[in-house]
Amino acid sequence: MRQKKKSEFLTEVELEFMTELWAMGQGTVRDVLDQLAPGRDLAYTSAATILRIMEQKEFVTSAKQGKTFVYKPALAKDAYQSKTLNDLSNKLFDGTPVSMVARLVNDKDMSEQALEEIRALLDRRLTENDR
Amino acid sequence: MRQKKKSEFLTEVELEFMTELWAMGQGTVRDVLDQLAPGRDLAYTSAATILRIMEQKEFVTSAKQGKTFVYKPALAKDAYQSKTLNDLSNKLFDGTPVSMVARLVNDKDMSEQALEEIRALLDRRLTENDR
DNA sequence: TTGGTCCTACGAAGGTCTTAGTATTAAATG
DNA sequence: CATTTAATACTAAGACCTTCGTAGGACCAA
Repeated sequence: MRQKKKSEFLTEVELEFMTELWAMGQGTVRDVLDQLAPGRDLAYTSAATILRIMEQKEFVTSAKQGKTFVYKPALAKDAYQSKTLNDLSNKLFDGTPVSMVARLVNDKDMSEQALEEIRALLDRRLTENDR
Repeated sequence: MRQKKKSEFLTEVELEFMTELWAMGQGTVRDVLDQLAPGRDLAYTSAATILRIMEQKEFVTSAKQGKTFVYKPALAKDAYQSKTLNDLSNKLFDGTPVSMVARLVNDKDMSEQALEEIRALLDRRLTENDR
């Protein structure tokens, strides 16, 4: 087993890049670079390196178009969100999602409207199950 | 401004240690080391180093008892949970807690009972506000 | 063909994180 | 008092992360 232990999670910069790819669907080094936050000043070669590494880690796939690589997410944002929440639940909460939601819901600066939205979400989900 | 930018979040190992301190309320190097997961094999000096660094970063405070330091969390688990969720919401979701809860709630392996618990939580919270 | 432009590949510097060994000091034991 | 034990402080190795410079190749314009 010579396999370099695959790291499951994106690093800070990788997440930054992946977020753009998720939004665009796919993109070249140039595309991603152009979409980064205004203040963000990153050399072209840095961006290229980051995407190359992300491909090594199998977070993205690439296809050559002319002389240029077009990168595409290898995993959906939804799936990554779930994976991340699950990990957080295990590491910082008690492993059940309930306590995580409780923490969210009990936060002072959570608007009443947001709470209602969440309840609506739940109601929908629960009646679905009844069917 | 020579201030070394304070890192807001615990690293992997720091979280591991902090979790024990949160559970125990406080503890020495030896205490924490003894509480770590069974398979976890860490040198005493490693644990001591980690706690010393955590104190530098102001995640814990210490008080000398005899010749030994007793470490105590400098921030509550609740507060850290909130901070972490907020950060995650901004980085991986759309910045509102609603979408995060939605992702949780829509996960297939969320039991009906858990859903009911969450709804109960919400109901309690919403009627509280009405008072 | 020669020079500029744009791409990829690679290497390296500087930072942080994790781990543990060594040195030193203080307490306990006989 | 000498020796063993247990704690802290420091240093350093190795890994990974972030960033960028340099080199090399392809393409295009004059």
